[in-house]
Formats: sequence, structure tokens, C-alpha cells
Amino acid sequence: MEAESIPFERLRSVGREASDELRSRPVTLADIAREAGTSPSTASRALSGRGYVSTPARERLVAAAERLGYVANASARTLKQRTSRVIGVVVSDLGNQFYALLAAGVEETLREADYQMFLLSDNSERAEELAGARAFAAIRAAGVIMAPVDYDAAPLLARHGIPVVEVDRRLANLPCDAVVIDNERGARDATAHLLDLGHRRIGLLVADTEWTTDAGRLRGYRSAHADAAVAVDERLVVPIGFHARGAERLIHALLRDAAPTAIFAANNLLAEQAWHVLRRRGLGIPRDVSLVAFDDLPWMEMVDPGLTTVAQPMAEMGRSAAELLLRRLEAPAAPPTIECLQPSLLVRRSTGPPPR
Amino acid sequence: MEAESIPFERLRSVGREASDELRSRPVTLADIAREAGTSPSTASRALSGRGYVSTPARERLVAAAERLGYVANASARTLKQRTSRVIGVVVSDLGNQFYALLAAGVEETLREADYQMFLLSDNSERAEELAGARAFAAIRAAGVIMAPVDYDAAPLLARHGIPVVEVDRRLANLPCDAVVIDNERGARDATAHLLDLGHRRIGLLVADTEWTTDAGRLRGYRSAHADAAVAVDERLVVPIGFHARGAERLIHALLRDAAPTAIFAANNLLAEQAWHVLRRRGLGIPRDVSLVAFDDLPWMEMVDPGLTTVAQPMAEMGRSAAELLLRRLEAPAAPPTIECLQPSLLVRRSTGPPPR
DNA sequence: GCGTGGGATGCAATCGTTCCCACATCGCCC
DNA sequence: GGGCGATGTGGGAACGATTGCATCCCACGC
Repeated sequence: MEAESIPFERLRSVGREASDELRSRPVTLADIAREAGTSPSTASRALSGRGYVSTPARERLVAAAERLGYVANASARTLKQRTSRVIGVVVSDLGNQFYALLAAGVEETLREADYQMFLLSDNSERAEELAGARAFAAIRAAGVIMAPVDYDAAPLLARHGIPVVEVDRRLANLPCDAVVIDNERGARDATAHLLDLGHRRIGLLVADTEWTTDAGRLRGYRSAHADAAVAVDERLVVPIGFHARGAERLIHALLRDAAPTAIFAANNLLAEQAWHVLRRRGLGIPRDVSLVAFDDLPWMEMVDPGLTTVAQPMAEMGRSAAELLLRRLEAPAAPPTIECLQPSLLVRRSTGPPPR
Repeated sequence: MEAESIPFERLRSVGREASDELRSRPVTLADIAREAGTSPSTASRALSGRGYVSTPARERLVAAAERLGYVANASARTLKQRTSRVIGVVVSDLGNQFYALLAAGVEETLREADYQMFLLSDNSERAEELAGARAFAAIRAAGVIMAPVDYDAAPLLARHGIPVVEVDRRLANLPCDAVVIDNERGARDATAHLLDLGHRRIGLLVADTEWTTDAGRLRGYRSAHADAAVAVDERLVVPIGFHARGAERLIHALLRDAAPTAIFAANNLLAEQAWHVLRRRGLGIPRDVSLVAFDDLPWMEMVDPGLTTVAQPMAEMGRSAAELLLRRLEAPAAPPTIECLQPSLLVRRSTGPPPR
């Protein structure tokens, strides 16, 4: 533990002033009003720009606010107005770039509309998601965008009059806006691509949830098989519990017991695991086993061979969700919109004909 | 744009109830009190657990709160108590896993201490950082953890009596807690590793900022050269502006004009760019050029060859920052702590002897 | 019988804004 | 000259929780 190199005297001397300021009461609207010789009402009108204020009064007030470094107390404002310009966003895992990029898209759009994004991650835990929803209800968020984990959060928010937009998945038992992709089609395209190459034994790694995402991907996998009149050996379908715990073991087992010539990993985490397992077993991609991923993350292009994958427009999903929410705030009673974006199959070099 | 597959009638029927609820006024403490036949004061004491409340009264109140789905209004509470249990976190770029993992570490620790993390990304823009700081001041955040972009945000927060912990870099002109790593040592180790392998022309890609991180890494690069009594050809040192704009061009130029046998990319974005440029020029790693990165992100292990890198304990930095902040909240007047974590050199297969 | 003290409760003020309303001051037109 | 809009201002009641203080009740000891 050693200090870095900003000279300490400098810290000290500046610190003196700062700690004096630190002791002082925060500046309130009343202070500004007093400073400018008006009432708080006028100060409020001047700084928020609603209602009549004479130009000289406004100028004095704005100057005073500037001079004293006034920052309006958001709690007081929210309390009075009974709503805030904060939008809550709940994702499952910040460490997963899919969600991070989604959130980035949301933020971009919200910022343009002058809303603040309040982001939190629920680690795919029901309890944490619920706690997050409660927190957003507590701060009277104007709206919430979430990748839902369970059924309870959206109703809780609805009960508080907070509009919810679901993104990536749909779970709520009530009509709410949502942005999803056509998972079935994405998975069907990916599977069809493998079938076209001649694969007949395609392993499917899919999250073991009731989520619409995974259900859709599973349907797509099956319908591609049906279209090609290829029967699915059920041993090839591997549902994998949350957090991809034990995924590795299951993938090893799949390779050992079901002899797939290709693997379709239905999300980026499973793709990462599959990639590692194939490496570890010394299997060549696509020489021994072809691999198709879901989600297009930067690493998929960087590994060798680059991964064929079903690309989702992550940032665009975020932006759409934000736009849907903004529209909902304008028209609370409008019928819910479900926006379904299209994924696209990105063929790289991890897929080829099956070995003979 | 086509809808997915939750039956629509189901949505409709549940929706009727929900939209009725939606219209209703949020439940207040007074409602709970009335329901349980007590005063609001008693209700407050019962639900917050401060002060005398008889057991039967408490039970009635808790039950009523549960039944009506009461969620305390955070604005009212914050307004009255003049502080909240929200901690603001500002990072530069959510899309960069370094910051995402840092934030995840922060959140983990804060959650355990029953604080909420309010995360926002400033895209390395001074104005956005300032707006974020202002927003945190407005909600009377209990504290703020930030990877600072410029000098102004911390003083603004200090003026509002909000403690700040800087993480990753140090910038503030006032004494505040900070968590950093020993950048100089990390860079020195990496450079020494290359020098040991026999490299004499080591390109350095470093962000062109005044940040303590990059300054430290540059110093480490130079001091390793000094230790080995190797002169640095200044053409090998490439400072690269923000957002890595034009980085690719500069890296091409470095390879063309300065003939390095190794490149040390002083952050993960630059490493990614360098990796792409080397690929594109058909240069073998490490056959033609060795490559060392900074930050250990998952992709660095997955590419072929795996990247030798200076690993930072990202989640631990986040946890430490959160702990420092929690300690600061307990003891506002304690002298500032600078915690300096140690990076470690992770040798993989992207480094080897220089070509002859 | 009367203080005493602790458990339990409610009243009312308070936090800092907003915003409705009443009031004041202007022309300006009939 | 007296209304009548258009401006501009300030008073004061909210918003919903917390909390200091006064009060009340009751058991208990003397």
C-alpha cells in the first residue's frame, strides 16, 4: 500500500478550504431568493422556467444560483411533483457485455430526452430483482426498463403506477410494452445453416428457464429440424441451469455421449463455455465439431476461427426500449406495443461440413 | 415487427385489473396507520424499527403494510433525513468490461451494507461527468465512487458534503480516498519481461491523458528501460487520444516507421486495436511481434495465442472502493486513505524472443 | 394515596420544492 | 374614469416521511 504521486502538501492546502465548505449546510432555494431579494416562489419560477418572472429578477436569480453553486434538491422536487425524471433499468448481469451494451443503448436515448438512467444488476436473482423494483417504486421513478427474471417485479411496479418496458424477454402477466428479438427465427436460421452443411447431429445448449428467449430458441431449433425432416435425438438437447453452473460438465457429457458434429450454443455464456470445452478436448473447430453462438460479442470475431453466430442488435434493443418507454410516458393509456427486432446470422469460420 | 407468443387474451384479462390499480394513488404511511388504527408516528416507528411500539401494534402495522403493498417514499424520507442510502458510481464506459467488472465489485459490497448503487456512465465526457455529479448532489447521495475524467466533479460533490472515492485514477485537487493500482510497477514488469526476452525496440501504446494511470504506465515503461540500460527511441512511444479514435492508423504507422519487435498496449482497448492491426498486417504473434496488454479480460485468454498481460484485480478494486467509502461514512473526518493494489504480470503465449 | 418511571402513543414541526391563489401594478380601450 | 386583460409577485398549503416533545397509562414502591 503505497501512495501515488500527487504532492501531498498540495492536497493538504486545498483540503483546508474544502473541509470548511464540507461543514456548511447545502444551498437551498430560499438562500437564492434571499440573495436576489425575491420570494422563494419567484426563485422557483425563475430557475425552473415555469410561470411569469421579469427579466431582471430572473437574471439576478440565475446569477445568484450560479454564484452559490445551487443544485435543486431532487427529493423535495420529486416529493412535491410526485414523479421524477429518473428511469430505472434492471439487467441480469453487468459483467455480461450483452447487458452492458443494452444498457448503453438505453442510456444514450434517455439522455437525449433529458432523463437520468438508474442502472442496477440483479444477478438473475428473483429477490434482488424484487428489491430493485421496490427501490424504483420508492424513488418514484418515471418508468422502468427491465430484462425480467421473474413475474413479480412488473406487477409491483404497475401497482405503483410505474410503466414497465420489458426488454430481451417477456414475462409479465400484464400488458406492458416490450422489445424482443425473433428468437425462433434466429435459432431456426442458425440450425438450418448447420443442417444445410450436412450436419444431422446438432447439439443444443440452452438455458433451462421459462424465459421467452430460450423457449423461442428451442422452438427454432426444432422447427428447422422439422423443415428438413430430420428427427432430433433428445440426448442432443441440453438444458443448462442458471449461471451456467455445471455447464462445462454437461457439455463434456454431450460430446461424450451424444456424438454431435455441431453445437449450437443459445447464448454468449454457453458459447464461451462450449468453446473452452472444445479446446480442452483438443477438438478442431470446425474440423471435428462446428460451433454456432448466439449474441455477437467482440471476442467472437477475435478468436480463431471466428464464431458463426446469431447477432442481436443489442444497442438498438436498448434504444428501442427507451423510446417505447418515452412514448408510454406521453400516452399512458395507449395499447401496449411489442417490438420485435430481427436477428441476423453472421457466418464466420467456425462452421463447416461435418467430419466423415 | 411481429408479436411473440404469449396468448393475447391472457394479457387482456389480467390487464383490466392492473389498469384499475394503476389509476390508484400510491399507498402512504398514513394509509397504513389508518388501516391499523394508529397514528402515522407509530406506523413510522413500527416499520423503521426505531422507538417504542407495542408488539400488537407493530404486528398490525406490519401486516397492513404487507397487505397494501406499502413502499416507503424515498423522497420524503431523504428530504426529512437529509441523506439517503444511495451511492453514486460514475464510470467512463459501460461497454468496456473493465468498468463493468469494477462496478460489479462495488455493487456487491454496497448491497451487503444495504446501500443502493446508482450507476452511470459518462462516456469519458467532462460535461456528462459533471452532470452526473450534479445529479448525485441533487438526490443527496450518501457518497460517490468515480473513475474521474476531469477535476471539477469531486469539488462540486465536496461542496455539497458528499464524500468521494476515486477509483482507478486520481485527479481531484482535494484530499479524497482513492483506490488505484501500482501502474508504474505493472508497466515496469511488463516491459522488463520483454527486455528480458531480448527485445530492444518495444512500442508503447498509451492513452494521451493526464490521468495517473497512463502517466504511471509510461513511467514504468521508461524506468524498465533505464534499469536495463536500454535507450528509448521516442518514435516507439505512441500517445493515443481519447476514445482510441485513429488508434488503428497510429498503430499501422508505428509498425511501419519504428520497426518494433514488441508492443506494449497500456489498456485493453488499445490491446484490442493492436491485436486487430497485427492480424490485418499478417504479422505473427509472437513470431514477428510480441504483444503485451493491460487489464485481463476474458477474451485475452481466448484468442490464439493467449495474450500476456498486466492483470488488475478489477472486482477487488470495486470492493475496496466501496469499503473505503463505507468507512468514510462512519468517520467523515478521518485522514484520506489511498489504497494501492498490486497488478500482476500474466505470461501467456503472445510474448517470445524477437525475430532475428 | 401518591409520586415515579418506563412503556407506548400522538401532535405538530420540519425537510425544500412547487404551484394555486390572491393581490398589485401596469397600460389601454371604451 | 373605470373596468379589464396581461404581467409579475409573494403567501402559504401541500407532498410523505421522521422525530422531539408532551402526554397518558399503569405497575410498583413507600
